[in-house]
Amino acid sequence: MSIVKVALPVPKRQLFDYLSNGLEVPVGGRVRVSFANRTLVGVVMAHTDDSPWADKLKAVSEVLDEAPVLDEHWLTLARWLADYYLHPIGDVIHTLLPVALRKGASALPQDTECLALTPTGQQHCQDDLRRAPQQWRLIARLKDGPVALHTLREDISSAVIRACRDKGLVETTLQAYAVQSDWHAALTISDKPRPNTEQALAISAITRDLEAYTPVLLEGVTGSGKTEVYLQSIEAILKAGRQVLILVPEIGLTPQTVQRFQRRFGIDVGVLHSNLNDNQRLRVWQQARSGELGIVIGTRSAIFTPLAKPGMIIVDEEHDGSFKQQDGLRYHARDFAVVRAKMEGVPLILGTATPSLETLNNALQGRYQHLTLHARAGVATHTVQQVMDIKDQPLRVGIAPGLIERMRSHFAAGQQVMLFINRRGYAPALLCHHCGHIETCHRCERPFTVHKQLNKIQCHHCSAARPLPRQCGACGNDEIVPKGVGTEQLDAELASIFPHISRVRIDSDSVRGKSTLEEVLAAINEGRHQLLIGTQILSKGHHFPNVTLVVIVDADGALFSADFRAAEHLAQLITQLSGRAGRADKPGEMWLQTHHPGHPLLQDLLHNGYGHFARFALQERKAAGLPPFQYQVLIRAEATDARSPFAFLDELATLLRQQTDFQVLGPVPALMEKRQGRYRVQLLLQSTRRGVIQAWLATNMATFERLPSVRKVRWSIDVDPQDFM
DNA sequence: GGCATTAAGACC
DNA sequence: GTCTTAATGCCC
Repeated sequence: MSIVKVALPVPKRQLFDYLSNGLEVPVGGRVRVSFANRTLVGVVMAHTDDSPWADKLKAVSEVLDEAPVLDEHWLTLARWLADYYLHPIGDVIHTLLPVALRKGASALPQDTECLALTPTGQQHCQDDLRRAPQQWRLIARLKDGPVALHTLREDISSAVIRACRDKGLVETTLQAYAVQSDWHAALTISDKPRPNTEQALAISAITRDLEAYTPVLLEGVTGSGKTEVYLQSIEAILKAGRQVLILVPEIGLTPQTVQRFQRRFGIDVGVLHSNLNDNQRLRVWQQARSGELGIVIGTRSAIFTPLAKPGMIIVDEEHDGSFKQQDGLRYHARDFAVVRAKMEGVPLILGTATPSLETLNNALQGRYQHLTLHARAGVATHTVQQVMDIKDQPLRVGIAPGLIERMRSHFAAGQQVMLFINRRGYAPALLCHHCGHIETCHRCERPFTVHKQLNKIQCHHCSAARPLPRQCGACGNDEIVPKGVGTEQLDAELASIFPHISRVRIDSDSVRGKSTLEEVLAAINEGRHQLLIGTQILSKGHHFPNVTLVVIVDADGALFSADFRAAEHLAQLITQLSGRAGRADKPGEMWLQTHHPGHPLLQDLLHNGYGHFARFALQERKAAGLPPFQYQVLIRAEATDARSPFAFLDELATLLRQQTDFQVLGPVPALMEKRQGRYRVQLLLQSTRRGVIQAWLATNMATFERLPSVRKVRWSIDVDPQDFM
């Protein structure tokens, strides 16, 4: 009997057998099968002759691929992901494929819709369209032949296209699939600066052997020329006819970043970001896989892009938290990049000014080569970091009087000031001055955030919102006051302190969509705003050369957090922010407001820099028995009632405590005990040997799934958890 | 995960 | 007794 074992997108840790009935079904190819009264798309993992289900086997209903969509290499990677992250194989396969392929779309290159000139259009010259320059721009673009509609859409509005079509100047045609397939021949290197000694050293270390796994931690502050090292290393790979995959944090994928690569090499760059549609993603996937793209750049999930001739992987801002997937297959794109580079035998660059302690430790242990770039002379000088003791100070919107004065003098000198506060909205709570009641979201048991402009209160953990109350919800008193400070309030209050200064607020409320952020950033660097007030967004990838004063309004929160990584993240934030400001002729200053000016962590960071701080923090982690010296696996469970998650995890803990190879801590409530109406509990497993935990869980998974208490909860396994929220 | 079957409330 | 909703079980 010819039977196929199929991975299906169901949360079951098994494959399902189907009869192939003589159909030609390659391993790694997709099939459509009927499963529990519906049709699903699955991937064939293996062929076999017999099955324990022999009597009730169904037949494959349709073969979707003649050739595999996942080759042996990718099936191996899929199995690695399933084993390492203890995640069902069917769901792993599902996440590896572009959405269009999950839905059953053809994996073969499709004809692309193009726009071509009609004979009338051919006749038209610039004079005929004197009054319609945009339409002329389109006609000019098409003079050399048809151009794909999706490419045109990037810089020509649909109204212009429609107008030309209505005039009979252009028409849509179907063109056979053909991209710049020979990018290797088109490769041209333009405006290459001469690398300094450190850069040259780094480039040669990275490209010493193009066919070997060469992992490198490239540690370089802003202005040290890290990107130039990327570019010249990429050059060597491209010249050898191999492809490069670049991962960047969610916020770092700007048109400027992409253009920089495009300009240097004169070839198309495949871009994968969050607002592409399914077909656009599929196209990049196909082009990368067939080798038609020399460079692919994208966010987290881009690490799953197959390459015909893999040449190098770069993870930029390696420390960034957005590389960790927080649901489903909880992979870390940086960690998977390491595994992939090793398996494909290619160089790997992990670049950052502030390495994560995990990566730094790997470098110190000699698992990665550690290359450091110092700031180039005359490019960027060190921002002076200082602590502002705010104990007993009369604060105005949380800012010390001394800093208000410093702001004034920077404004007077015609320079820009940046205020960083990690809270959006007007205030993080609404308090009744009469009875002390705080308006709280019942689904998350956390205070509502006040949004004054929008005239509402909103929960930042579940986005539930209500109109701004006029009276206390408990006692009815109308003296209710916002408590604490958020970006909106800072903005409003600073308007009265500095009425003649142009302010701009940068948080996810004020900058809707990507283009607005780009516009705001451009306006800032054109000097149209003097005061920048914002959240995390400010620390990610954007440089503000005219900002000479940076104030971190509240540095205390992270110093005493329950999350052991909070200090590391604060240090990264401080270092990143100070790298974003100032330039050679206008050095910047940074102030950290705190009630604990003598805190050893702050003192170490400020006096000795991130590198010293990180090594000290590593020692602390070692002493405390924390990652990266101990490996962790977190088992989470949640339910609408408070008891079920505990009941389940208690049973699990009892089972797990039968062994002595690793520690079992908990169960304890999550840092946010209730979220979106669900009670959340977790069980932490810890060991110096990660494999021991993974192996034990893998062999006992079936037992866990048979526990009666499992039925009442939603649960998941998080290998190498990044946060305990 | 999603659907169908079954058990259990709610109402007359 | 019926109609609706929540809990449970199973997919090759």
